[in-house]
Amino acid sequence: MNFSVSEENYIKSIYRLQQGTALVNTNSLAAEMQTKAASVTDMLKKLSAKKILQYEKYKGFKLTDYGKKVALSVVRKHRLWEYFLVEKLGFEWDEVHDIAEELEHISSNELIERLQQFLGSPSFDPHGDPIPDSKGKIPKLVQLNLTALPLNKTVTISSVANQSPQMLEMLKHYFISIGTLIKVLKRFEFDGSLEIKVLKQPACIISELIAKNIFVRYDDK
Amino acid sequence: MNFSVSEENYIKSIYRLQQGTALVNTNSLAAEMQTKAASVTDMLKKLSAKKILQYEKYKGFKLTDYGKKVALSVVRKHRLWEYFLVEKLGFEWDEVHDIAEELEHISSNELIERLQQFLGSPSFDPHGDPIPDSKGKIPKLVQLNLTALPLNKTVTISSVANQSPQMLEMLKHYFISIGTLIKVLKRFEFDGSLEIKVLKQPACIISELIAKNIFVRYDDK
DNA sequence: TTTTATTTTTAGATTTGTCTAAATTTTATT
DNA sequence: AATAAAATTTAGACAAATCTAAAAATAAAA
Repeated sequence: MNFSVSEENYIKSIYRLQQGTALVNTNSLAAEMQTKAASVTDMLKKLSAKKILQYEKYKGFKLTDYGKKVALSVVRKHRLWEYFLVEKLGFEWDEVHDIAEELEHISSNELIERLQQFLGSPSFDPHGDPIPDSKGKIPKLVQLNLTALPLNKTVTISSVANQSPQMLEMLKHYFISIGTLIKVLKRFEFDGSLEIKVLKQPACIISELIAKNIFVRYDDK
Repeated sequence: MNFSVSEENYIKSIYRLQQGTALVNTNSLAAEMQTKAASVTDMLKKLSAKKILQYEKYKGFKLTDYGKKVALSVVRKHRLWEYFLVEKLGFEWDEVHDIAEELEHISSNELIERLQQFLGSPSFDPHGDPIPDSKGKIPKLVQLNLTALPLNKTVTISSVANQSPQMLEMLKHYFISIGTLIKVLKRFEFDGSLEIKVLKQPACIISELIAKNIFVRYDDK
């Protein structure tokens, strides 16, 4: 089956929202899609008719297995293109989202298989998010929050939960990005802030709020 | 100004059709776009309002300078993506058109500038067609028809006029593609057919009709 | 130069995705 | 449990891009 750009965006957003909850509700999807609840309802009917959704009026909805498969294929395309943009075209990892948002809707499967080959079948995108394989299998990532990390253990930044421009600006200031080597030197009881050491940078202190948004992995890919 | 996928496709088709004639007419554009004359008229009004076209009812139309600029930017994107698909992803040159047809509508200028850099700023796409630069300048190609070529002079295939599947099938049979080195050994008076020699292949004979569709260049890029 | 044929445009309908405003259902509160 | 508040759906409208069928303009033929 073929899906419009709009349908694919809805499917992707529902996939994201249903991680954690059993059912997604109309308003939260409207907020995620930056649209109105009435528009969401219209689309829900359509996706439901196409067997993408299990949908009960007024109750909520979730993706069918088929819907999940479609969602994962869009996510896969998005992340492979992001990897391409950063690793091949030299974009910064915080510049690529909008472009990948367009590229993910290019329909050719042959294209995406060849792109994956060309990129060396990467497992994680430049934001540290896992790239599903062609069957929809997602590589497992053992992640730890920076606040839960033992002291003086050097690890790699694997992802950042809050990717707002404000957060990205702060991270740039601290020379922190995905793939950066980092260790925690000290944890301050007073406000939960951490003294950290980023490779090739002097030690510095970050707030607990920042730390809570940073995840790391032990085992490098 | 931003244009929809549909608008860009119309602009591109008009650009192609107006090579040769002073004015393009509604029916020929409808044929080119595989749509109905009424739909074309609707779009003409829109493009005219956007200063893309000089359009006189019932008379015909052509692109303004601005319209040409937009057309060339779409052509540029199409050909750079084709180059990418063949040279980087390993597609055959006759498989890439439809995919490039989608990719050409990705809007980011930054993307296309970086793609061009990444590809080494090629001047010709895998079909031998010139790639306009970022200012819309088209590299000149001195082409010669195979039927007009002096004997025993080795040259490079630069383009093929008729790119129908039937023609491409024949060319594959003769191991002829863009970039292939070739020379003409003999010209037969009887039916205008040519004995040719393709690099690493035994000599063979091609019909005049085929030869007329093959163009070559002396100077390699 | 009429008449006929062709081309082009207009008028009105359809589909997709969106919206506002009103109605309905569910949830929360008194 | 009755009422108020919140969430959700329906009804009806709109813009973009398309279509068919009919009308208008131009070109070709008698």
